[in-house]
Amino acid sequence: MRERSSSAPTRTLPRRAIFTVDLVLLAPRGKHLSVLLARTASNGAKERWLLPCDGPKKGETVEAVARRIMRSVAGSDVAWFEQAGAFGVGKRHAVNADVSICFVGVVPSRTGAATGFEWHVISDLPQLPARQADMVESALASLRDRMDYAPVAFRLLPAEFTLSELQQTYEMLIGRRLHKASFRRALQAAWLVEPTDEWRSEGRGRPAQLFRYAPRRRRGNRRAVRFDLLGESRTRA
Amino acid sequence: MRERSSSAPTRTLPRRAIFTVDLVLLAPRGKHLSVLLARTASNGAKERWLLPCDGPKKGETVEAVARRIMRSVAGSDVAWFEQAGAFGVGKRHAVNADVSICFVGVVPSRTGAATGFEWHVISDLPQLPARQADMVESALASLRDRMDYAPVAFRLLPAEFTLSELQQTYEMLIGRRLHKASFRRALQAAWLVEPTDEWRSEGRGRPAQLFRYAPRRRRGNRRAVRFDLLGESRTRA
DNA sequence: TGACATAAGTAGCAATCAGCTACTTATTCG
DNA sequence: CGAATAAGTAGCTGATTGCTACTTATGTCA
Repeated sequence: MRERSSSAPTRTLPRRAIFTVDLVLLAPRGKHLSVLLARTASNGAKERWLLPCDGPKKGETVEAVARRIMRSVAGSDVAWFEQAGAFGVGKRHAVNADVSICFVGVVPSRTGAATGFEWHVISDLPQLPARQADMVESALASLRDRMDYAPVAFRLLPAEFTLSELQQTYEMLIGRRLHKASFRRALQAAWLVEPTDEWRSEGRGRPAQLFRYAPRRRRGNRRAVRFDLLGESRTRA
Repeated sequence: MRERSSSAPTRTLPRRAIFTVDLVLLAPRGKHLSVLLARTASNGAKERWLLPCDGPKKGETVEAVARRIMRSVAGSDVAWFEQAGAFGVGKRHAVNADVSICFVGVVPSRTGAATGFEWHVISDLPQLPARQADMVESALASLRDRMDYAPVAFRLLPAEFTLSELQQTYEMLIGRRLHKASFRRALQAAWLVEPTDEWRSEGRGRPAQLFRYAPRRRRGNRRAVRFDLLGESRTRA
């Protein structure tokens, strides 16, 4: 076994290093998700894009930093956000922080972007610094991990919505197609929505009933809806 | 909507702040988990305990810091480790870092501790600084989230083990009792273990067959064992 | 007006899976 | 030998999932 006690970390003041908070802010864009990127000043040179980031003001929690960045770049309509890990040295970071703490957030599609920022569809991103590219991937994984429990989809929709709209929102967030009948059955079982008396006709086809988000306290020990287990649809185009 | 573009974070060099890496290192202790804590120099005053922590050396990734701390305090037998989030200001930290990046790790029970460090059973910890107490809780949650996918339990056991030993290990890591028949059925379905020809007699009772870890590539799209869904046992004392 | 296209919503089967009870088997102890 | 103990198994019940195929309600276009 190695020598161990000579440098027991907490006996002396530990080394310390510098970090920033980086943000992967997502929004629906048609049928896909898009990410908010910052354009760096391009003096005739090729454009470069970065994730929004900043460090804490004095006494600010990392959550507060993330929230502040989100407000400053996209207004205050954050449907959900969460920490998605810290990304260390080894891959170069945009502003040479030793470590970046990554947050994922989701905002409704109508949300605009501050000047200097633009939405990019996730399947077609410009090249990012290596560490930030990792962060985007990890942020998506975090989002999809939480879909079963966090009511993100409902906050991206108006108060009343059709089940098809809800399903499409889930499909976009999860990144997979879902099977119509199973999706509806799972929602019913979890008592997540309640029907209203209204129906909406969307052009051709049968009108859809409107629902609202109404998470009733579950009877017994009903478990969360496991959307990740719901099968893909092969019947929908 | 708020004023937004005047302080777009990435246009100027962002603020930066200081962090450390803190470690929640777990080990089996009888039927419970224990955490490794560092004793601070107590000059006659009351003893205080802290999580092991340190900052990065130049160019070191956060994972490397975590690994280095683990080696220095408990040798090199780490069964599994993973990042468990960054914890910000607002609650005081041991060494006044702005942020602590938390790692969870698990080591086998035989692992000793470096001088100045001691194992404490998780249900009976001494008081820790508020932020570190949060970290312990969060670290446990991270561990239990990953149990379905990471083969932690197998690395805490010798190469050959009985299914009862395996079940006890899972119960300790998950923090819940499991039902014997369901546990075995789930393992079989997932092809995680294979039987050997050996049996071991453990005193009274029928001898147990020995198994080894042998995760065969799954046929079709078999999903991970969802240990979190397996029921509690009421028949075992 | 009526046939067709389109989309919403439903019924229900077959397969799988979890929770549980109750068993059989193999060993030690007295 | 019988009681105690622990390993391992059988199999029922009810819930959940994946899926196909339906019914219902509307718009469109001849």
